[in-house]
Amino acid sequence: MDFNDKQKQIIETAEQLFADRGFEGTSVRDIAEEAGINVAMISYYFGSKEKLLEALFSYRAGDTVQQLEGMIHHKVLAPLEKINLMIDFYINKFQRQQCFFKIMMREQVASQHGVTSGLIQHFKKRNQQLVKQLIQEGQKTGEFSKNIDVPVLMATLIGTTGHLMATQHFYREINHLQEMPDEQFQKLIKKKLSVHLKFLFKAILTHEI
Amino acid sequence: MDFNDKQKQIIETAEQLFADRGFEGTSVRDIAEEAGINVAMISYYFGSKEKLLEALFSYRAGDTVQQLEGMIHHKVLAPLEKINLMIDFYINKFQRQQCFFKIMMREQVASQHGVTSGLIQHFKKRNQQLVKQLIQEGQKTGEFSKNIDVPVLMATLIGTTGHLMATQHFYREINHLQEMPDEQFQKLIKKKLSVHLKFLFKAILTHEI
DNA sequence: AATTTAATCAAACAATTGTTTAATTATTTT
DNA sequence: AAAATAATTAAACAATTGTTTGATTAAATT
Repeated sequence: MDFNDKQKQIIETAEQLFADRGFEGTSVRDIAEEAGINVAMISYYFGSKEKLLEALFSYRAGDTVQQLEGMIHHKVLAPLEKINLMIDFYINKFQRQQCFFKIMMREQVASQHGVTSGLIQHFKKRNQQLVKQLIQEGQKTGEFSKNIDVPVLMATLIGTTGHLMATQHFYREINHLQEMPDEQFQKLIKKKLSVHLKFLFKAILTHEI
Repeated sequence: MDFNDKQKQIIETAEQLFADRGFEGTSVRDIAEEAGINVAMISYYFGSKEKLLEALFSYRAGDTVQQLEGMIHHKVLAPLEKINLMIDFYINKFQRQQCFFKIMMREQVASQHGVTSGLIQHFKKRNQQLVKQLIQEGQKTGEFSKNIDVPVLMATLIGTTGHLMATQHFYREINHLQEMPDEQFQKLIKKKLSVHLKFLFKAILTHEI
């Protein structure tokens, strides 16, 4: 999907508010006011509030899997190095699109009747298949252990990253980092997560440390 | 807080609906209808919808930390065994109170202005202090490594558990377990998480496998 | 048995919700 | 320059929101 500037402006405003207050907690008038446009423009451009959420998803979730595929397949690396690449890719994606992932987290918690659950399901499936392939590569060469539960492993990657990102205010407070500029703090948390998750994945995948 | 039977009935109905549709996505009339009571009873007993959410939190979050403290301090165990106890305690708690934890997950994602964020913050702080103590015990005896980042470690426990629980329908589908009775499936997922997380914690804490 | 307190209810309340309308202004195309 | 399309607007729409009211019934207390 391609959106014009005004549409992007609405989508991005909605994204921020949805992340902060939830989909149901945000009114179309909130969005319109924050974006500096008339309420009717939302229906005019997207049809409805629900379809605006769908538009947001196709705007963001777009070709994430393809990016990941491209990045990994076009490099000649050891299986574990590819896994590490994937870990950093995920952390970066999460960090650059924090608002969107907050919305995704919420939608995943909800019952599976919403307009987004199908999109998320599809996205997750393709992604897990890719990771499964990566792991099978490593198992063929004998570098990786057998009996790896991919969904559980991915739950660790996504769950840990998502939780720490969502509760970063708490992480700041407990470590007395309230005064640190956000840019610096994001770098810190990214590095922390990267080292931590790579360590965990190596332990699980190779049974070595 | 102690609630009478009718109050509990309302709280537990609200809990299910909040978990499924979110706080904003659930109307007081939904709750009243589902609980088989009059709408006015909610204001009558709790004052407001927001205060009903607060009541739910004090109803559930109650003495979780004390339970955990009691369970751990009153046993003579090696540090790692205490950690394992804590892991299983968390998984069990999460599994027995899935609706409540879904609500907590959502509330944590939201901006920090809600009525619950203070309660969650306080609960998390006390809990992390307890875990910190546990880890320091192990560090004194030399069983645990130095430089353990407790919040990151707890993000792995809570994040992984929460994510897998929230997306269990997906886990069922990808493993072709749609037909498995829920009781059996819950046991399976509990065991999976328990083994997985204990392995990860041991790797991080002892640098051994 | 009389009185007080608690519980329950349908109805009304004002505010807010997402969406549509019909008119007006900008922009593009002919 | 005229015509046609797109963008924008304030106002209205009906539906739903959380909450309150005032009356009625049930339970507890005296």
